[in-house]
Amino acid sequence: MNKKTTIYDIAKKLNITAATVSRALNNNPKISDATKKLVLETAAKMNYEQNKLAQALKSGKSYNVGVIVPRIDSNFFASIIRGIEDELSPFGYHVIICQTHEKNAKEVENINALLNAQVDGILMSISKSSKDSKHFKPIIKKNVPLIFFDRRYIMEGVSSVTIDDFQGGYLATKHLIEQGCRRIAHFSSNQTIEIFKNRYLGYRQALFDNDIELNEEYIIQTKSNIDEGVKAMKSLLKKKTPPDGLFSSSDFSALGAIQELKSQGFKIPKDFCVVGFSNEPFTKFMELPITSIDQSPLEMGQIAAQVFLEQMNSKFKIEKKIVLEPKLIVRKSSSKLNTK
Amino acid sequence: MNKKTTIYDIAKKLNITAATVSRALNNNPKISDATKKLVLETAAKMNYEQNKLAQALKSGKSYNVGVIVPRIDSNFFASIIRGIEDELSPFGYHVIICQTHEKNAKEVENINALLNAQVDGILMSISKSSKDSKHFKPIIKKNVPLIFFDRRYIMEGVSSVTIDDFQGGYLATKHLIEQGCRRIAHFSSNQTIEIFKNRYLGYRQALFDNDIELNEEYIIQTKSNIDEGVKAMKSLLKKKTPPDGLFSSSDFSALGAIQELKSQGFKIPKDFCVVGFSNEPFTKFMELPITSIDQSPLEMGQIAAQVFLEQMNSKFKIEKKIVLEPKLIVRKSSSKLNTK
DNA sequence: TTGTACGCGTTATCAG
DNA sequence: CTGATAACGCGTACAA
Repeated sequence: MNKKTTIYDIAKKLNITAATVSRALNNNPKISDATKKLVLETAAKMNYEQNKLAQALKSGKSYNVGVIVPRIDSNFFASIIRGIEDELSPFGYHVIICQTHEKNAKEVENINALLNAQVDGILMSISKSSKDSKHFKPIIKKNVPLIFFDRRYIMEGVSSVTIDDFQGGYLATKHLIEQGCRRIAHFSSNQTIEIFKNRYLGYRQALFDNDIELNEEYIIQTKSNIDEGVKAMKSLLKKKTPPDGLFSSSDFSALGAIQELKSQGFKIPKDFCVVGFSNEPFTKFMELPITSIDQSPLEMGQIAAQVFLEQMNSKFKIEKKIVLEPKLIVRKSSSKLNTK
Repeated sequence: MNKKTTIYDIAKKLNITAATVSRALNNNPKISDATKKLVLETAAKMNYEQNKLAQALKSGKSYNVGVIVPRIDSNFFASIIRGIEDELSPFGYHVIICQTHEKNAKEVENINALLNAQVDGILMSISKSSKDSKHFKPIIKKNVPLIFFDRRYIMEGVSSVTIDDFQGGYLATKHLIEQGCRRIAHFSSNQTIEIFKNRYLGYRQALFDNDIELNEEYIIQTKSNIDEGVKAMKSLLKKKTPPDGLFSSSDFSALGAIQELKSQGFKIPKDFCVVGFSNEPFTKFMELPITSIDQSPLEMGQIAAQVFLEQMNSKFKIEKKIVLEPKLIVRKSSSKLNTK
């Protein structure tokens, strides 16, 4: 019913060409101020709105960027997306969300769909089951800017924004040692993912630097949820020499561990100290707030977006590897000394 | 460098027309199986990929839907978005995310931007500062399906998916009464927003049905955060006859209230019962888990998406007002009777 | 300063 | 069953 008004309609009304209208609307310097004004006014009067699709087709720019995350209903990724959206929307970009649910197949699918939809860039965090990097090749081939955040693949010519997970693991473990812990356990996850590997390596290095022997028995692979944390802690407490501290790569499994410790009568932090990772909101809400490592997801998203914008404004290929500093947030679950 | 192959390229190669190629690719019944096969094969060989933008320009369908929420980094909205994305992506739709940060101006801006980007539909929850409905008119005028979820505007011809907030307020309050509470306070929010109004009305009705007099002093307007909850509870406890129960429209202010109660030495649920709203993840993680009303956000998103799909497949305008049942999740913060 | 003419990639209409 | 041609709405060399 309501045919959208095009530049042709307004051209006809003014007895000029669509080309002139187009130029006037785009503020082309070669157009007289008089006609410019005239065009703008009648455009407004006729409720003209630029057809972005036509423009996109013509220019090749869609002003859409794709964001791929394992899932959106996690505070960490949601905050990153918020950061990206806040940073990009003032420049007219829209954010298209895709979830992988940690499945490699979904990841491939999403990438194809986004490329197909002609996005101007892809910002993503790889899924846990992502094994090789060949599905990223088409992105590179098409010269679509690709920026990894948090979980990345190390690739030439590709930018990334991560935190120093090694440092995160190191800080967490060193803190536990300073609290007097000597038998420190570690909940890890899929070691093929760089971030979990690095947290583990940081943990290891901190032990080494403080002359504490690594005990392989204390290292457990868990998924990031409460039940797995409970299970893992159960098995730890059955050892003949149970640990007296835990650095968990996940806040959720840290919480599970705490629940199990409490139910077995341990006093935290007196008998046992716990440090998580990610600084999920709930860690600070607990009656026993949990020490954790903050990854500044909001900032991470903002920076990833900035790198994208920089790439868009540059004729050259940019490769930035930005590493943010993790922050240790000390809370009651680990502060033996100043129990505040 | 890598010119994308178009249907012309493959037409040239086969000495046929682009039209034929297009038809073959779209599985048009009037094309011989022979050429169909031929086209598909060479298309694959030449790495042909349909240009969605051109198709969108031609057809007017972008296969993008816009989702507008106050903010994405809240479990409630993130879960809804997840539901929408899960439901829509199998049908080839992409989800574009916009945030209003509860600002009316941003809401107007987002709507315009989405319409401009030619989205096939808009699914949204209005911001708290959204005062009138005139910025929705352009959506209707352009015949773009509009579907509200949770926070809606009551408009003719517009579908919505909400929960029965009256019932939610009623259930929460009735539960408190059953636990023996007789002086029940209520934290509310902006009464111009339907959902908060209805929760209040449900609260009121439950009191009435149980012959408990409404005490205006017990009703406080708070924002949805911990500090405001602390503040509000402080003021309540200063009254000459303080309440013995609280139904809060927000889990966050409920948590603040609990913190204040504890710090003043109250035993929960013995001395005071608390019920929140939204079933935020943290409510279940606490050592003192908080009773709350679940709004099934995932389901809400899925249903909103289904209504959208239904609308897309229908020639007629559909108007569905779907109301989901809230679920009372009883936890320790209010279960005096069976303290489990 | 403005008009002419064409291309972006696809699909629909009308012939044949 | 297939070809020729126009159209979607916009931007831009080239010409005037």
